[in-house]
Amino acid sequence: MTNFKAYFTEKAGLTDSQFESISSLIQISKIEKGTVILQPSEVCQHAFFIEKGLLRSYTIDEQGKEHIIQFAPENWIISDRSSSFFNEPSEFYIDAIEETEFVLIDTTFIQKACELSTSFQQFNDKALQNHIRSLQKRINLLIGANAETRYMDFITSYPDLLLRVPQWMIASYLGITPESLSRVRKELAKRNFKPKFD
Amino acid sequence: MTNFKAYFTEKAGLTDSQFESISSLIQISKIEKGTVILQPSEVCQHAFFIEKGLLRSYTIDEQGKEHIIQFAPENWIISDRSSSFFNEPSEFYIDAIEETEFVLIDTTFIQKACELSTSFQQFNDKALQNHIRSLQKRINLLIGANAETRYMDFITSYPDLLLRVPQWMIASYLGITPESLSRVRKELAKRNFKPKFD
DNA sequence: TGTATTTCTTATCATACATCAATGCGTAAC
DNA sequence: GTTACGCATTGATGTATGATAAGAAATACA
Repeated sequence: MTNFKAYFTEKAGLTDSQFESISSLIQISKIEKGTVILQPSEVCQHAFFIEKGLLRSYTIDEQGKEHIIQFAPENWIISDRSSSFFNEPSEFYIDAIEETEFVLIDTTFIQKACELSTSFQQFNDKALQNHIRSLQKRINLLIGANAETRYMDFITSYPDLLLRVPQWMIASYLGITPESLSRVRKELAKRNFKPKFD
Repeated sequence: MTNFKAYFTEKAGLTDSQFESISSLIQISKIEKGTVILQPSEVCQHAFFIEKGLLRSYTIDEQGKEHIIQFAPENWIISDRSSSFFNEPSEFYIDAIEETEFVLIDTTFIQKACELSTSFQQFNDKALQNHIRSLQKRINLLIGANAETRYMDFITSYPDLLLRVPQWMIASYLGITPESLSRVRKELAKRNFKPKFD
C-alpha cells in the first residue's frame, strides 16, 4: 500500500504518526478482473482506493443496459458517497476492469483524519469540490456537445485510460453505442487526428 | 430575510445568537428580472440564497447557445462553488428569471457557521452530498434516458418550477431544443398524461 | 386597450446517432 | 493448432432530435 500511504501523507498532509494511528481502519484486498465489490441494494460501507489496477462504477437500466459512471485507476478513490453517507442502499455497481489491488477505507477513517489534521480536512474539501466540478463539466458536455467532442474531451482528460479501457466501456461512459464510437474514431482518423504520447 | 433566517436556524441548526454573531457577513439585495449577478471572468465571491423569486445559472457555448445548469427558487442556494473555493474566474452566468430578493452569503459565513456549530457543519455536509447525488442523477438521465423521460423526471422532481420557468429554459436544462420539448409535450398530452396538483 | 415582443406550436426537411446484422480479428480455452 | 468467445468494424436502415421557417398564442409594454 505504498501509493495509499503516499496519498494520505505526502499529498493529503497527514503525518506518519497520525496515519499510523488510524491505519487500523483500513484493509487491503486484491480481486480478479470482473469481480463485483458493490451492488445495488447493498449499503456502501467503504471507499476504495486503487493501489494497482482499474475499477469502474456503473448502473444498469430497465433494459439491461450498462451506463458507466466513473473509471478509477491507480491513486483514485471510488465509492458511492450517497450510499455511505445516508446509509441507503447503493444505486450502482462497482467492479474490476483489471485485476486490482485496493484499500478499503472505512467511512470513519476520513472523519478521524479530518479531526486529526486541518490540512487533511482542507485536502478533503478540495477533493470534494473538484469532484463536483468534474460532474458539472460532464453535464455540460452531455447537454451541449456531440459524440465526437465528448470523445475528444475524454481522451485529453484521461489519456492514460485510452489504452486500458475497452472501447465499448468508453462508449458507455460517453453515452453512445460502441458502433457510434467506432465511427467517430474512423472519422477522426480520416481527418488525421492522433493522440500525442510522450 | 425571514426565509433565510429560518433556513440557517431551524433547518441548519444554528442558535439565534450564533446566527446573530455572524449576520454581519451577509447582505440583502433585490434585482429586476434579467439582471446578471455573476459572469464568466468574474470570481464568484458569494453564494446567493433566494428569499423570494427565481434565479438560474447557465453557460453560453461557442455557438452562443445557452445551457442551463440550475434553477434556484425560494430557499435555494445558488453559486459557483468552484469559482469561490479555488478563487478562479467563474465559468458561468447567474441571472434573474423573475424579480428576485436574495441574500449574499460571504464565503466566510459558511466557514464561521461550521466553526460555531457542529450540527450546522453536519447540515452543510449533507447538503453537499445531496448536491453531488443530484448531479449524478442528472448525468445518468442524460446518458441513458430520452427527452421524454428526462422531461417527466423534471416535472416530478421540480413541479413548482413547471409553471414559473419558460419552456425554452426547461428545454435548455434538459439538453434539447424548445421545438423538441413542444413535441414531447404534445405526445404526452395525446397519451393523456397530466401532472397532478394538490 | 391596442401594439409589440417574446414564447410556444406546427410543419418540413436534415442529421446524428441507434439498431440490427454480418464479418473480421485477436486472445483465451481446450 | 483449432475452436470459441468477446470486441471492433462496417453497412443498411430506422428513429429521435435538430434546424429552419412560419404562424398562433401569450405576455409585456406603452
